[in-house]
Amino acid sequence: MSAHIIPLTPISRPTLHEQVAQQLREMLVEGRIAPGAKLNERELSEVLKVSRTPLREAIKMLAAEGLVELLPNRGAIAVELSESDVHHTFEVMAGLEAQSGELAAQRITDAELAEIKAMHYEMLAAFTRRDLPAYYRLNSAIHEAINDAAKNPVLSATYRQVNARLQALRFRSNQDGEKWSAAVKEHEAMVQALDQRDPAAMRAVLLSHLNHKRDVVMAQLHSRSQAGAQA
Amino acid sequence: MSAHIIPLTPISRPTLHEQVAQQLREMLVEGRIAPGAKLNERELSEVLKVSRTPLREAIKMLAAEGLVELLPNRGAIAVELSESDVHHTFEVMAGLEAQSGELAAQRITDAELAEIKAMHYEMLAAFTRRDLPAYYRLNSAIHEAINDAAKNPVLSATYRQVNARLQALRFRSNQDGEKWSAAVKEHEAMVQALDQRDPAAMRAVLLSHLNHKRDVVMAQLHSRSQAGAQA
DNA sequence: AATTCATTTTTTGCATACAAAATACATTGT
DNA sequence: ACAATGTATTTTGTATGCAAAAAATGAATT
Repeated sequence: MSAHIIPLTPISRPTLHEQVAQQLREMLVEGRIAPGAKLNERELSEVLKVSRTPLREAIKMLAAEGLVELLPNRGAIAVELSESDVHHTFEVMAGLEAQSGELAAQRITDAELAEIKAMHYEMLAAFTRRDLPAYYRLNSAIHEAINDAAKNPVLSATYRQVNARLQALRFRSNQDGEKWSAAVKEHEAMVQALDQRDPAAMRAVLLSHLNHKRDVVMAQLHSRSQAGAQA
Repeated sequence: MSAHIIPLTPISRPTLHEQVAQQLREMLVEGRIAPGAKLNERELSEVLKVSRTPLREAIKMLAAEGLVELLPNRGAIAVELSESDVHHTFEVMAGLEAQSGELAAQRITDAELAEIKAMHYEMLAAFTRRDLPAYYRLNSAIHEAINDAAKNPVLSATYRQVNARLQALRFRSNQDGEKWSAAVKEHEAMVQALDQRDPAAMRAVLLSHLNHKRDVVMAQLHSRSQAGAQA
């Protein structure tokens, strides 16, 4: 008499290369490995306490994800986005976010909407306190939630992958006050469009939101490169 | 006296894992490795005449591209898209194509437009002869050309990556005559929208084009699974 | 001093070797 | 015959070793 065994989720025992990939991803996205920096295999294998084999496998994955660039016989470097790259990437992100929003407006549940509203209010609190890290975290969480509400895993994965490349240059620091309150206003409009289940409005507001975000980042890139040129 | 050396494109000497990845990509996309099939490392390394190390690196890249799925301690299998996966993938492809078309309508050059028109006429010829392989090839080429005309490498790369997953299930065979001529009509509308540099029209026609394409593929998937269930 | 070239050192790329997990197989008992 | 368990085989995962390419170093020359 054998009890019926439920083949539940096979307990994930991540392999080494998976873990290494995840660690490297974090290091790249958080800028602990600077854009343009070389990934020395021996060095990294010592830091991460693994041999070069799984490390190299992880690096190949990151290359396919677009987080590092492979230079034949010369190893890998963390991607460094040119101004043009950033522009093009934002263009794609705008399209993906717009579609996410459009679908979310059609498919979001009341519970999901309530959660987004709650996070929105938290974000307003962070904005009022000028708590930029908290603001940034909530902002990301809201966009992720919208993305989830679109109920399309392929879209989510694509979104995340393209977005990861931009994370490395997220200038959390001081966006100017006027632009910031404009962004908050756009978030207000997003919540309203979601509440009214208005896909077209959602698409429109997300497109303009991303365009503004792009402008902010491009402007900061510019001022940085200016500062760099003078130093 | 040293002449100024121009650091032109470093002659690419593709590494082994790159070549292996390319070969596997072809095998997967062309269905020579069937969806769901296991990728036996020993077997493949013998066929491709390489050791397991570069082979495994290639497989990791393909996993990041979404062409294979990694099962921890159990190797890799060619992705097998569920009905829902196909639906979601087409949804994303529709968004990417729509954006490509929108941007192409804004950025296409006269020369690019002329070439697309030429290919369009060739495609009409293939349609008239009911030469499906030629039709399919030209169809792909036209969509690629539109994509190029959008002048956004990030979008192109994303497009190609998502599209690759669908290639494996391209049923070149018999799409029904009515659907086929409808597709041709949509291509007519595309060329016209491009000629008039009308982004909104381009977006609209590509969205409906992809939706129809999705319906055709889903219908074939269904009829196949039906046939499979009876056999 | 700067440049060129030879030499050493480092680093990457690939193959092989070994360990661990999964699968296939056979044996045993009911 | 069938299920269960233990054993052998295969397959994946990781580490190590070796060869080739690139970078670094340094001497010789202008």
